[in-house]
Amino acid sequence: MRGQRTVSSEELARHGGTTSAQVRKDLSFFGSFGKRGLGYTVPELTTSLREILGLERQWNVVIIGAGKIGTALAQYHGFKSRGFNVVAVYDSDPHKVGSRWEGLVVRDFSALDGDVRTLKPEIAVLAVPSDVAQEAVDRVVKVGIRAILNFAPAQLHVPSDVSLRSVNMAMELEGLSFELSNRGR
Amino acid sequence: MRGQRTVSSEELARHGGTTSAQVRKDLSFFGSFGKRGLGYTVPELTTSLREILGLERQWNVVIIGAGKIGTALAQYHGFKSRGFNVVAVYDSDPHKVGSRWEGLVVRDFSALDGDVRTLKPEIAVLAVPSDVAQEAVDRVVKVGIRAILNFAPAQLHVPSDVSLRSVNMAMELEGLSFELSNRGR
DNA sequence: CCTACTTTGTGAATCAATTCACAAGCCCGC
DNA sequence: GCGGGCTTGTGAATTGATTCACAAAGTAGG
Repeated sequence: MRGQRTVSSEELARHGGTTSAQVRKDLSFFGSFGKRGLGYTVPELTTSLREILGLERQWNVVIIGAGKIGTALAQYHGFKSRGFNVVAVYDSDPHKVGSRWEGLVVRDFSALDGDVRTLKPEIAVLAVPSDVAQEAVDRVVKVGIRAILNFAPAQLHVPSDVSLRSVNMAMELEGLSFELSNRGR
Repeated sequence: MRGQRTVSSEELARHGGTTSAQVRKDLSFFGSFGKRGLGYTVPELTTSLREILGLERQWNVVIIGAGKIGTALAQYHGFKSRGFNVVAVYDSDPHKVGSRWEGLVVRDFSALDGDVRTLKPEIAVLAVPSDVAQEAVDRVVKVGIRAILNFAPAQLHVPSDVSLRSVNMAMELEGLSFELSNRGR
């Protein structure tokens, strides 16, 4: 795979912890860009996948909530390098508004409304306390953002034309806790 | 549900964004603690679930990696309140070792080996750069920890008797990116 | 160009999850 | 203590995902 020009579904499967049949089914869903007897040519595959995943273009991301997690995310370099530009961080706590990190100033949440025209954010990352999460998500939806990544441990409701994904750390831990308690049953 | 003593599968479903049949199937998997014609009595249900999920007891958690995410997690209050005690934070960067947060001192990763006897950690949270993640996970497994929550964007391999869950923020964003690109198809 | 060897792409088969649908059980008012 | 109205628990049906398995297509080496 490294230095090779071609990769088989078998190799991809081993790497990704899945099966070769799974890899082939998944890829064939988007088209058939492998060569029989040879495998998939790496550069072709990566560009095709980048196109499919929408990673060819840049996305503007706003982070809502300048607490621990919000600021960690704002500084997370993995985003920038993958085409996700954090264009603003918001908080409604006046103590936090105005502070700076790496070129970003924390803005008052109420400014989002007006900022949308200039910043054109496509994705919002929600890192607010769970008791205000629904309120925040409603605001974000109202200004026209159609994709939300939520870190609050809350069940949020959005219109069907909005994509919502939730990362719930406490729930992941509870899943582990369940597995530890019920090992071998 | 609030103030009520009883709750129906229908209500639970609406809250959790699922269906009543789903709720009943899930719950009945663990036993039958609902009453027909009435629903589930709330205190009974919560204690039963807490038992099943292993939340009756406390779990000791170690955090590996004192970077942005690691420190955010170490200070995250949602853990303590749900029975997950962060008992130590480790890093292998000598500059970080020794610094303090809220009663926790960052310890050298190599100390984990000896600490296990006294701290008895059951769960490890991995917040290290992805290029050292497999190495770190191997160490954690070797000292006898059997449950790992991974935040590194890497495909990790563990023995089958170890529970591993991964939270991959970049991948969540890529999922959103895919949905935005392929809206309405 | 022909034979031996790979590896894809994909129907068919299998396995798993979700939904349907309804008998059985329980509450409540009369 | 009986009838009407709910709601659970669970087989059966359906829908969805994964795996199997193999023809088709390509490579490689003479």
